[in-house]
Amino acid sequence: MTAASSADGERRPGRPRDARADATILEAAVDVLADKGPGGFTVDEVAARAGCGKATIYRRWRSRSALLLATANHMGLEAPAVDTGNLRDDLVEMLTSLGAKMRDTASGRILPGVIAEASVRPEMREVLATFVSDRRATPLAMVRRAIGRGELPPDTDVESLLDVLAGTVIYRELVTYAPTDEEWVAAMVDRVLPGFGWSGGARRT
Amino acid sequence: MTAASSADGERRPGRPRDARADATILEAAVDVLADKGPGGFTVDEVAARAGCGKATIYRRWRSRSALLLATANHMGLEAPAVDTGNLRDDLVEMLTSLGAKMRDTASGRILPGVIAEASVRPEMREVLATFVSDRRATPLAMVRRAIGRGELPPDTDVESLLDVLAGTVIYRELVTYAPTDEEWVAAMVDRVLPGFGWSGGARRT
Amino acid sequence: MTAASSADGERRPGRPRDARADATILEAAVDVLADKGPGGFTVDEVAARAGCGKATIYRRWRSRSALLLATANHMGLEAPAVDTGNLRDDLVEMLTSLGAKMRDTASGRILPGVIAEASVRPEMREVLATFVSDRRATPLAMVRRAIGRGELPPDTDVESLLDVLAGTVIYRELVTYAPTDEEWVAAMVDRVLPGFGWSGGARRT
Amino acid sequence: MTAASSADGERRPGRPRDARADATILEAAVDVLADKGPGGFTVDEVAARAGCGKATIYRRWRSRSALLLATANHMGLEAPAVDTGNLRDDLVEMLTSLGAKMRDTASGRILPGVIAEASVRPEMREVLATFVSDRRATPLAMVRRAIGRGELPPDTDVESLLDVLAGTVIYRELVTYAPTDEEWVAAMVDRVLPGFGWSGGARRT
DNA sequence: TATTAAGCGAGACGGTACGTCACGTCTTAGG
DNA sequence: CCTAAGACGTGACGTACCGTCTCGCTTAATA
Repeated sequence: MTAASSADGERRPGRPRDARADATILEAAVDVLADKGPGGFTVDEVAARAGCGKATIYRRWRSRSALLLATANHMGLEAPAVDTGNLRDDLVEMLTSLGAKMRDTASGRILPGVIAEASVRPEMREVLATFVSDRRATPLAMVRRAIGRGELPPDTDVESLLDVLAGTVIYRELVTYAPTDEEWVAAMVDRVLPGFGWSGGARRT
Repeated sequence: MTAASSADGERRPGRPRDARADATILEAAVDVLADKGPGGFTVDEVAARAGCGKATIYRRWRSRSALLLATANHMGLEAPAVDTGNLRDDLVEMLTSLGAKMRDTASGRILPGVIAEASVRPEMREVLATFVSDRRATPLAMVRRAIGRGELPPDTDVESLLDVLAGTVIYRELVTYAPTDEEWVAAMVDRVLPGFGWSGGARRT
Repeated sequence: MTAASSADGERRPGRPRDARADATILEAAVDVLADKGPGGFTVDEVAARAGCGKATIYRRWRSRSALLLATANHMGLEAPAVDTGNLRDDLVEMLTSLGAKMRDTASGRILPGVIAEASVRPEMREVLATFVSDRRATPLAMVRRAIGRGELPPDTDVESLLDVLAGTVIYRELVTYAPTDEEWVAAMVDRVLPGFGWSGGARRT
Repeated sequence: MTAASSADGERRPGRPRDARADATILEAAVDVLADKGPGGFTVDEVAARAGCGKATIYRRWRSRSALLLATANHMGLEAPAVDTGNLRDDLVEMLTSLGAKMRDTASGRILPGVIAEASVRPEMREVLATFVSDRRATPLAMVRRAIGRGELPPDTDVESLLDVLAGTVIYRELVTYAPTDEEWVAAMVDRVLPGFGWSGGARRT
């Protein structure tokens, strides 16, 4: 997650990086982000709040944006572990919550900036990928459970299914600013799921 | 298109705006954008290349980002007027082309930056909306033609349909960097269309 | 005096430099220098105290050091207009005062730093020359009066005489930190003057 | 020479200082100074070139400036052991050489920086004093020989004499950038010596 | 021989200032 | 009132050094 984290046990010479600094900095960064928003997220401010020098930050992350993304990762925007026993209802709840989080949480509000950075700095894409795949772990499990229950065919293209559902919600949040309330989400899910071979149980709504 | 263009014919006193300046500036802006990318898109640089003062720019657009978006508009990212006579094929072609444009054209590469701006500056959303609705005009007509042909029910939620299709493609381009080639697009369209009540003609693929 | 002052009356296009800013900045710089000494003389601090941006300073002076020297010039370290009617006594008083000023005034304490800068940046030498020649105007007049009174031959090498006297005092202040009190100065002057053909009046001491 | 060298034979426990490091560091320092000039003389750079850690340097010298001065000392700027048998000629040669060295040798070019440091850091004055008194040893002997030969009175204030002569030359080199060629030096010496009671032999020029 | 205290290269640490850059506004003279 | 030019205040950027601290290791003299 941290840009410079080295997995190999080989000790380099010299004083090792202070492991606590990573955490301290990220926590300070989270604070700043929550307080000031992405626009007010400055390296100077983070350094001041973390009580460390700027060099200590730049030694770990190449740029303001890299730190910003790491911060987003650290904040977590985990999808809640919804499990109603029915895929359609799981998805409606999860996607409604996703839309709300993008609007209301600091972590969600970062995303546009991070996407913009990634589009310009290729080295950020990998980190963005990590961020996204972390967030997709829960939904992925959700869909796999449904496959296990026989709601979806075993050979379902899970990635594409999630792309369609999440992509649509995110598109509305980022681009059209159209609502993603439960009613709309439910209608959308009901349109999309059958195409993927869904043979669901009783609908709640 | 121009943020401050006044539609009313009322002549105000004083020297009128130089109408050619609008075009000169936008062309310079396109140049800058193509040369330097969104990151190097500075108002100073545009002014220098247009041979005009910065004030002349700020009189027409409220901010760097507004100019950036106007530039994108000016570059054109129009969906091609595809008309194969079959909605499914129209959509596949249009969406494949959309993905390619987002990657390969300067205009497409702006979008992330503009989205980020809009997320921070509410006044940009309106302009982003114009941009998007311009781009959606062609696909909208495409879908309406299909309704006319009876491929889709008359009460189809056209907006949601386009959100799902375009949103998914854009999500993959902006966030996951997964491919949006014709094969994948076709599969996706084939999953989604039936949910919207599509009863299309013979499939090409 | 100001690095960028243009003597020619030709108006360049664009907004002209704010003439008051020059003065405001220099006065702020003098303040900072007096308060913090040469070591604490930072551009940031000067900008803050002048209520202007750093760019406004860097537009006028190439570097911290250039501003430092301009500040020294602006502070003035004028030799007092001593005139006892007797060269030897004039010189003793002037040189004693010079030594004291180098130790006790902010302007005097700058000199070492400025000399060091000039030794490294040739473009600073010219400015240092101006500074020095300003300071030498009064002593020069003093010696010329003595020539007029016949205390020194008309063809006296005035520059060398001042170099010997001032140089010696400054050397002791900067390098050896030996005293330059009136007693020592008087003895030194009495040694040096005769070599320059001085036939002075009655000695005071 | 080394600031922290302990003259007492008492051995402290632990690993003793590596004596070779002193030399290695100083030689690296001389290199850096010659290459980059006083402005580019950084402790990091010296450490890198000496292949040692910074702590090893700071263990021997208190600060960058102390090392700088030690480096100057190590480079040598010794007055040549001139002995023409005549004080006046000795001095002219010695002072001319002094001027040339201040301009042309790396060691000479350091002096301004060191003087500036000493003016700000009192602890550096002592080191500067050592530097200077080392350089004055040869001239001092020169003058003492002249006293022995009867060219100067036995009670000559030797220090002041050297202050006047060296101070004047150094002043011209550091401040006015006026020439200190042999002709000017000779004239100056001829003005100054008589005041100190010199009754010299035949003049060479 | 084992212990111990200090030295060693390497480089991370908290600070602080640097000089640059872009933003969006303001001030000139002139059209 | 517009124009081109460019200075203005603001504020963040990323870099460079300072002098200190912390690693694991090495080197002697002491116990």
